[in-house]
Amino acid sequence: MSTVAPEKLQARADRKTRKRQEKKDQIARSAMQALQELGYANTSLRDIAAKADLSLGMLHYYFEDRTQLILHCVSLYKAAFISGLEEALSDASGREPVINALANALATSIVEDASTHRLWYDIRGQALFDPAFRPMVRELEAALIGVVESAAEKTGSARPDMGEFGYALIDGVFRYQMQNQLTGTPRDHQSLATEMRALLEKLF
Amino acid sequence: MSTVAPEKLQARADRKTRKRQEKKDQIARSAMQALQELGYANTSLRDIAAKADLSLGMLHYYFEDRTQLILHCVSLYKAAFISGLEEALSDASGREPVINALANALATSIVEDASTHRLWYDIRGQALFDPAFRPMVRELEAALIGVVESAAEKTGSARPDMGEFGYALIDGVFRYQMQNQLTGTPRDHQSLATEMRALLEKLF
DNA sequence: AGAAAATTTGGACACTTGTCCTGTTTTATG
DNA sequence: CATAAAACAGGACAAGTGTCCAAATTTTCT
Repeated sequence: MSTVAPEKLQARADRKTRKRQEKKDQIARSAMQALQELGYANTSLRDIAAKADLSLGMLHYYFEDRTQLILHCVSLYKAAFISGLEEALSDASGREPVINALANALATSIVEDASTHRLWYDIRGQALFDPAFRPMVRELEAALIGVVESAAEKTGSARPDMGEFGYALIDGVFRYQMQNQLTGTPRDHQSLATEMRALLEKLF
Repeated sequence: MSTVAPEKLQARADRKTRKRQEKKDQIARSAMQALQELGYANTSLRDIAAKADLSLGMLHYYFEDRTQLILHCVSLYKAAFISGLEEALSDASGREPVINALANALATSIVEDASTHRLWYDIRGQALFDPAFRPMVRELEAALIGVVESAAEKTGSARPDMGEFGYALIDGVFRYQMQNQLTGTPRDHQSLATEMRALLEKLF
């Protein structure tokens, strides 16, 4: 009688894989801490293992290689950033509220998560040389373009190519703000939001 | 009588240092080839030495370390890109001609030098983590902001903060075009220039 | 409790990296 | 031509890298 009902087996397998996923997420969150501080090029698996209070072998037990681990980090970053923006937009209706919501959400993210975005820009840059990162970068940018299009529709100013063009513009200002926040003169939330709003007013 | 006139000595020393500078430039140009292909993180001094048809020791004979060599590369990139833009603008006068000149110059650079700009964006990203690159990045961006301000004045639309804000916007579109050119669907000069012109018409 | 599976360890491994150093060759100079 | 300086080659070196693996430990299931 060593057999078990198939539903039980399935449930158990699911629990296992879910637990494994959560562990992977936990490792990735630790990895992001190291990557945010040191950057893609200067973060070794040993740095990550130390941050995660894990032995070196564990990283390869949960991730195929360094690239897969980092991709998992980007995946987490994407989920958090995109859902944050979508939530901010979902609460807003009408042109000015939508513009305000987006500008405020972006400014808040600059103030609170500048070094996380720094990592994103680092990896996006790596994707220009390493094709392994391109699909993930494409995914994330497609989602961001979607957010811009969604906002454009809500303000009643949806035009063809609005998504890509708008994303490029917003990203330009956002990245420059992030850079100044980290390596130049930090600004407060209001100042950042005002600048972003100036762009969005023109764009939408 | 082993003494020589001091002017002679000075002239000789100048010739030496000039020759040395030219050699450094030549090495840096070779280094840029390797860096453009492989990126900052994946280019070793051996890669550079191979591109330059030089032995490994030579690189340290001319440059203090890897960082100084790469900084010299950026310095060359800056000189070439900035002077190209300034020249394009110097020939133009009046609002539409200035906008056209800038849009065309940028589009040309995307088509011809996309992988050079890729390197620039890579190093600008590194500067977010490595302070050694920040002064050079600041220099270059200050020069680019100057170009934008100069163009704004020529179109009669100079406003405070126009330089930085305009730079961030133009850079956003320029970078996105570069990325698509290298990792997505390449576009022709006209299409790129039209898109950039659309931005400049709004900006100025 | 005992067997099986999953987890974790710690280190070995081969390889690459930047830097440095000792000669050797070439070039310029008196 | 002789001599000193500049230019160069090639390898040694220590430190760091990602990957992999055999053994030990813990957890899970019967």
